[in-house]
Amino acid sequence: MPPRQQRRRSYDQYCASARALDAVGDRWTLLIVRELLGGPRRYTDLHTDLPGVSTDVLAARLKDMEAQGLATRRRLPPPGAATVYELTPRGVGLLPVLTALAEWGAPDLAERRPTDAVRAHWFALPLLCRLPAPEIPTVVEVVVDEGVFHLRLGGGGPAYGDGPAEEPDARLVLDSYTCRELGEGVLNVEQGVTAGRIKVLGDGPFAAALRGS
Amino acid sequence: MPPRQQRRRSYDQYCASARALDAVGDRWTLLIVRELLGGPRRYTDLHTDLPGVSTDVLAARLKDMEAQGLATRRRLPPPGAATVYELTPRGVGLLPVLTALAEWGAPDLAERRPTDAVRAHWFALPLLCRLPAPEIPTVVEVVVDEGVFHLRLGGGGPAYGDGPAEEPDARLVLDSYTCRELGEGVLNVEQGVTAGRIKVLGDGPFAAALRGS
DNA sequence: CGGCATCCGTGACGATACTG
DNA sequence: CAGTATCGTCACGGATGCCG
Repeated sequence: MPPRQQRRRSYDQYCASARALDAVGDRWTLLIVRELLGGPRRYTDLHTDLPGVSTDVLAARLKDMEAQGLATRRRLPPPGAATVYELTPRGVGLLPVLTALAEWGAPDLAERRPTDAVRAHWFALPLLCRLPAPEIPTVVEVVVDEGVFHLRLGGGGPAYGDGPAEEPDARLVLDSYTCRELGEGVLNVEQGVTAGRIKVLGDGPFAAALRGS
Repeated sequence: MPPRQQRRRSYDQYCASARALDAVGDRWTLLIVRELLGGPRRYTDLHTDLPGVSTDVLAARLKDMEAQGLATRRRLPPPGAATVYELTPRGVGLLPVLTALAEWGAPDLAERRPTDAVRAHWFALPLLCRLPAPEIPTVVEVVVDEGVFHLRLGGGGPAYGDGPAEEPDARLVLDSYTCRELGEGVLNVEQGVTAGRIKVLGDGPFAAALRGS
């Protein structure tokens, strides 16, 4: 048997960016991080939300990420016993990398190819750097055609989550086209509200701040 | 003959980060961007400052980047006629991605392997997000053991450059160990100056601001 | 000599099948 | 559900050759 699956060759450069790419530059790794930024996930969930990744590559990446301290595997207690993968603080620290990538790549969403897969929570990252920063931890639920997700602004831990939130401070209802323009920065929430393309629900101060600044 | 070198398979996801990784997720691409962020470079310079990249991969990446509008090739007028590669504004827009990667990867520089290549301007990216933002375009020259580079803060165009600056507003002299700690954020300029590990030269307002805030 | 193109060996990747 | 096993293909790294 081969002693150990040889990791991809390092760049061998004394450079912070090159070191980062040594760790997360492999294909699929940053997209796995994107999924786990939404909270703990099971292997099968990761596999269904990352269409195109093969099972062995997903397993290898998760093993690498565990060995590098980016993620941990944890076995949930019964009932519903399952093993879930979760980001460590070091893994959560990749959030700025993914938001920077999302901000740069947002214009490319203008072209929507028929082969593209879509998940609602994929819209979360571009939004994270566009919404105003609250003074206290705030949860915003976002409802688009493709589904529901929620953003956790101004707090630690996971930055967003799939599905509805328990007690959101505000709720945004919009279509995915508007959501994309929001993430691209060509539209802000206030403009979308006055144009009738965004509904802001909720009566807290953050909802009011979103409606009109 | 094959009609065209098949690009790496797209992730085919309607997600801004995935789109970005479709464009710059290939091996070496972001490191080529890192080099070009320092200004126009010739093919041979890129090849020597990216040890390990093979000639054909470098040529293919540059062609891809040109096709995607990230870089352009330009022929310098004689004398010294040479073709140089230069980032487009879209390519320069990747600076936040690289600074985020550098910030995340900076702790990994604690281990300095004997196989690591070093270039002075590789220290520029971690520094860019740590130095105080000036109110007007400012050039800071940095002198470390391995060489000299300069940072262009608060302006457009390339973010840094290899070699000395023409008329720097301030000049930092330090060793690479201190430079790393500066980029990692465990040390700021003022602390380094009082500890005698950083010399700040220059008499402009920004040099004064660096010495003590 | 700079700027690639070609060839080749290795290994990473993608798809499918299969197992505890 | 959570992977492992197998296999074909292609991308990558290294060396060399070509051509202005």
